[in-house]
Amino acid sequence: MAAKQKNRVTYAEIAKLSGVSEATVSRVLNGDPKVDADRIAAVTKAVDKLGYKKHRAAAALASGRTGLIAVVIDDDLSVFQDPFWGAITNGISRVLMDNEMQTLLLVAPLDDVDSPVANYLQRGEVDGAIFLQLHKDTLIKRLAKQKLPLVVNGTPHTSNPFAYVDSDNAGGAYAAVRHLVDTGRTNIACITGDLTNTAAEQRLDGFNAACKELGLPITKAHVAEGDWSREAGFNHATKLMKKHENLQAIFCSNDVMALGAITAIQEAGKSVPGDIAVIGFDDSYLAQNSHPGLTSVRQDIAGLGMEAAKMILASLRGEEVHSEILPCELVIRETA
Amino acid sequence: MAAKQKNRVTYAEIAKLSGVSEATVSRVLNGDPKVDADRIAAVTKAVDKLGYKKHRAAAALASGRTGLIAVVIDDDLSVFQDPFWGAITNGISRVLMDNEMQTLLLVAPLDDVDSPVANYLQRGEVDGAIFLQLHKDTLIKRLAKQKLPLVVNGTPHTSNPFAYVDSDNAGGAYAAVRHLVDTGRTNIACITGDLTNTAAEQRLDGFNAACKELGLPITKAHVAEGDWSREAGFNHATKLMKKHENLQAIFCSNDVMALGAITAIQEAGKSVPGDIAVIGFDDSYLAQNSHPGLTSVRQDIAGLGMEAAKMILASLRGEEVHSEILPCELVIRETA
DNA sequence: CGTTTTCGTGAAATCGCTTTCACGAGAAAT
DNA sequence: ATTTCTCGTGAAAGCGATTTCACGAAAACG
Repeated sequence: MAAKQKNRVTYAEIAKLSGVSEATVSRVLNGDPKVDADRIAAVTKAVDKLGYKKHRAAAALASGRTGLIAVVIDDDLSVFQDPFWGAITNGISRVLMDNEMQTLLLVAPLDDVDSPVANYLQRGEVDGAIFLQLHKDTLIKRLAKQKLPLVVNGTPHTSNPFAYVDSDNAGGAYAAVRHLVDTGRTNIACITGDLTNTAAEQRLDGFNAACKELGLPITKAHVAEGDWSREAGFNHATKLMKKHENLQAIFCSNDVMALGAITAIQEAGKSVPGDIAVIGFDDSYLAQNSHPGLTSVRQDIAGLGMEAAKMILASLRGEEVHSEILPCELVIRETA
Repeated sequence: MAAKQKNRVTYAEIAKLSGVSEATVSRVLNGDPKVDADRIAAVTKAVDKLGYKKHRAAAALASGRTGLIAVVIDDDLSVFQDPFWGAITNGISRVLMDNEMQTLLLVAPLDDVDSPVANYLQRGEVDGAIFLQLHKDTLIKRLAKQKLPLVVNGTPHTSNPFAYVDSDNAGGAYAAVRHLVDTGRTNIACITGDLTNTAAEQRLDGFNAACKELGLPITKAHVAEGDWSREAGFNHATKLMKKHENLQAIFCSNDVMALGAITAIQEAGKSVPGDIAVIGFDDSYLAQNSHPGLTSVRQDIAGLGMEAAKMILASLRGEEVHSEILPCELVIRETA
């Protein structure tokens, strides 16, 4: 038998106080439209008076809906240090709470389709799931087949019909290049992230599109594939400067590489932004606290989270959901 | 009636297959010690064979235990950008999952004792709670009174009997000073964080203790109270350099201020660490990616999370829990 | 004005697990 | 040998919601 909670208010009391049946109490509390207005009022009043709060476990057992949305983080690597996921989870949590739903955090390696997390998700212990940092599509394909509402953060590799949220990476890169051109530089290089990553790819696409559209004489020799690391930024910047005598700017796919590039430029005896301008991506802590202040493309990370949560909620309501692309904003500081 | 999950395995099936009662199945699955070994074996076998997984909502309803631990983040400020809480939550989640518990994330302003979060916690929807970034003790006092197992991250202001986890802030500061002395500097200044914060206070305590113990001629004029910001680091460093002609080092209570201080030093025409050494605290992304690389005191953030989770679990088992202080480690890079 | 629908409502049956309680068998005590 | 304790076990009563189902009244129909 249950460990009795100290005098918990139940439907029984509400029903008695408001003179209706428990069934009707349930209907009112779940917003069933076809209940007499008087009764709704009576129940609502009783609920207020008694300070009733629904017992989620009981509701979950009876209805099969847990009121929980899983936020799944594939913890195979850098999760520990990246402020990104904190911000996005925050956004998610906020929206869910406003809708009486809770955020269940699942941090674990997702490689195994039979991992505890995978099992958990498949067992209906949550009403939906939001995936951050997805590396493989296998698991979510399976979950989608089981009709678990899903939203993925970041553009998936495959063109599967997963709903996803993402920043307008291409647009952000475009804006960066446009700003460089606006401020008079035309000889611009690009250090990309790991190109197996869709975000890196999109940022490069944006860079290329801008170059083409703005008529810049940019060749493949202006693009170097990095791996998001400071060292990659440093090394590629060094090479690029050698390759292109009058290089005027470098657009980097993240802030860390941008800082590496800046160091390289300075060590080569040139100035930033005087000789070579640098723009990063993410507008991270790093960009905000570097010296000189790093011009960077900001993503609305919390916004991504909020959007993802809204999509899950819509999906729960049975609505068709569409992927969302959120705009990026160029934050101009000192390096460009 | 419940929305029937597709053929969910229940106790009834296990009981039938293993030839015992449902009550015994429950006992076995909950580790009741006084069940006959043969029966345990039979049940275990049946569970494996059927691939049974416990329905948490049902268990929660019957037992009053939800299997959920809340991680409460007082979201009144910088949570969005701080990588700290991601790391700590990660550590928590990891330990909880290993113990069949789940992490429920609650992000909301905690000022109001009647906020949704507060209500939620008081209603027994979770088995325990871990508080990150606590600003006021009011709420947790109340929760503690209700016997909700609690762990707080960071040393509480009041000397209330809350179990908490924290880094050895004083020890970290001490190690920083010791390193400075070991490398020949004796004229050392300190830029603290906001001193209403216990971590800032402890770091200052460590600094003072080290100075005293190592016999340094440090006065109050060597200490400046900052507010964790880059600007504070910059401004205080500037003033400190003016005040102390042959200042040899500055210990800052976080990395951001350290970076500000470095900028100030360089702009004053001095070199780091040649003229003045700088040490930060946190060993954040910033420290790792700055140029020159920032020497900083590292906290074991994930460790704090794991420790907090273990404490909650112990508390759930009815054990007496003791606060934990985790050691810090000085990470030596280029600035000191 | 009789008949068929529609519609709101309450009684009652779950949802799947936990826990109390009583019972019988063997151990221990007398 | 009889009585008292232990101890493991199963039957059954919940935990607190949701939802089906049937029923009576009102609305719509012919």
